[in-house]
Amino acid sequence: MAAVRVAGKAAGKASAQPEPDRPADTEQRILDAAHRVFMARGTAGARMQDIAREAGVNQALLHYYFRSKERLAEAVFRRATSDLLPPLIAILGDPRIGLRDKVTRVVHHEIDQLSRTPYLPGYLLGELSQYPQRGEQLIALLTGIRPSTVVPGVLETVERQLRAAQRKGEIRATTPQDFLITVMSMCIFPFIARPMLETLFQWNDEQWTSLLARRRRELPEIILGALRR
Amino acid sequence: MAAVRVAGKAAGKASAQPEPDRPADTEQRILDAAHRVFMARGTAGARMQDIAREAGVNQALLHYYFRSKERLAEAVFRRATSDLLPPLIAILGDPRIGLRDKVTRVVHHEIDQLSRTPYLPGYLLGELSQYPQRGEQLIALLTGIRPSTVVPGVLETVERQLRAAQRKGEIRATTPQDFLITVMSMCIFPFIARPMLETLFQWNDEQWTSLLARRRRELPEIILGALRR
DNA sequence: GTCTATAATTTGATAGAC
DNA sequence: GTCTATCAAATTATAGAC
Repeated sequence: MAAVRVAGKAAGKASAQPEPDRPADTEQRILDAAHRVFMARGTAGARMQDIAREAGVNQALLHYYFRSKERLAEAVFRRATSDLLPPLIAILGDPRIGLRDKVTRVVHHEIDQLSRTPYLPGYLLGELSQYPQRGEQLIALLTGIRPSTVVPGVLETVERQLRAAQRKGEIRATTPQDFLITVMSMCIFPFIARPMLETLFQWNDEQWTSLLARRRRELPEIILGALRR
Repeated sequence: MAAVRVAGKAAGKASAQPEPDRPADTEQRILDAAHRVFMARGTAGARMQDIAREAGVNQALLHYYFRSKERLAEAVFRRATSDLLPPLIAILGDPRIGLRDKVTRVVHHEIDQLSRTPYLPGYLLGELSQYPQRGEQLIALLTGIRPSTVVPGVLETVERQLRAAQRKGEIRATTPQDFLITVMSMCIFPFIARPMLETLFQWNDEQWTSLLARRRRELPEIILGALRR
C-alpha cells in the first residue's frame, strides 16, 4: 500500500554518549527509531521490523526492552507529548507575560518547534482519536498522577488576562478555551494539512518555507486582530 | 491495541432504495461500511473483516466488488473528498459572493458538514500524509484528468476580491493562500483536535456542542477581524 | 545484552460450491 | 452474487544459544 518513507538520520547521534558512534544507549536508540517510524506511519502502520532496522538491531531486542508493540507505542507517545506540551504550558500559564507578548511567544515557539518535528501534531492528534487510552495517558503525564490542576491553572491565568484586556476595551469577550483553540488552530493546522496544501497549491519546499516564515511574522498580529471587538 | 469503536448506525438506510431495509445495493452497503471503518481507524488500522461485519456480508464479497483493500481504500478516499471539496470550491470560487458573505457561508458550511462527519478531516489529512498516491488521486478528482485549473481559478477569484478590499482599506495585504489557510485552520482544526480538547478541558458532549454553536456564530467576525489592517 | 531461528497469530486474498 | 473453507503472506512475539 505504498507508504511514506521514514525521515532519514539513519544512525545520527542525537543524544549525548561517549562512544564514537556505535552502541550508545541501546534502549535510547530503539526509542529514537520507534519515534521516527511511529511519527511517519502512525501506530497502526508502524512495523516492529522497520523499527529494528532503523535502530540497527534485531527485532527480538525491541521486545527485550519494551515487551510489546503497545508498550513501545506508549513510550513514544509519552515522549512526544513531553516534548510538545510542557513548554507551551509554561508560556501560557505564566501570569507575568502579558497577553500580546504571550501570543507572540507561543506562535514563535510552536512554529519553530513544529518546523523541526512536522509530523508531531498529526501523529499526536491521530493517536488521540484512534486510541482512547491515550487520553488517560495524556492526563497522567500532565499531572504526575491525580486529576490535573495544571490545565485549570493555565485557563484561570489566561482568563484573568482576557478579562482585563476586555475591560480596557482592547478585545471582545471570549473564553480562555476559545482563545486557546484559535491560537492552536492557526499555529498547528498548517503542519497537519501540509500535504494537502502542497497538492492544492502546487507548492514546493521553498514556497512552504516561505509561508511558514510569513506566518511566523504575521500570526501574532492576525490573532490579536481576531480578538479585537 | 484497543482501538475506537466504529460509529454506530449499524444498518441505517442512508441512501435511497425501495427495499424496506434488507439487501439494498450491496456494493453501496460495503462502501458505506468501509467508509465508517476507514474513517474511525484509518487505512492502516482498518480490517477487512470488520468492514464485512459492518456491512453484514462476508469478507469474500469485499474482494468480489473491490478486488483488494487498496482499491477499497481508494474508493473511500474518492468519496470522502467528493463530499467535502466541491461544495467548498463552489462557494469560494463564486465571484458573485462578496468576501464577507463568502467567509460566513464557508464557516457555516464547514461546521455543519463536519458536525455530521467529524472524522472526515482527520482521516483525509492523515491519508494524505501517509500515502503519497492520495495526492495524485486528489488532483485527478478535482480535474477529471489533466493538471487542475479549478484551484487556480478559485485562487484568482479570491485574490481579486482581497485586492479590492485592500484598496478600500478594509483589510491588510494578504495572499489568497494565506487567507484560505486561515479560514480552514479555524474551521477544521477543532474537529481534528476534539479528543485532545475534551481531555485537556475535561469537556463532555454538551460543552463540545456549545463550543461549535458559539464558533459557528462568531468565527465569521473573528476571521474578518483577523484580516483587518 | 544481543543474536538466530521459529512459533503463534493476524490478516488480506482466493478457490470452488451453491 | 453470495457463501464457506482455506491459503499464503505478513507481523508480533518468544525460545534458547552465545
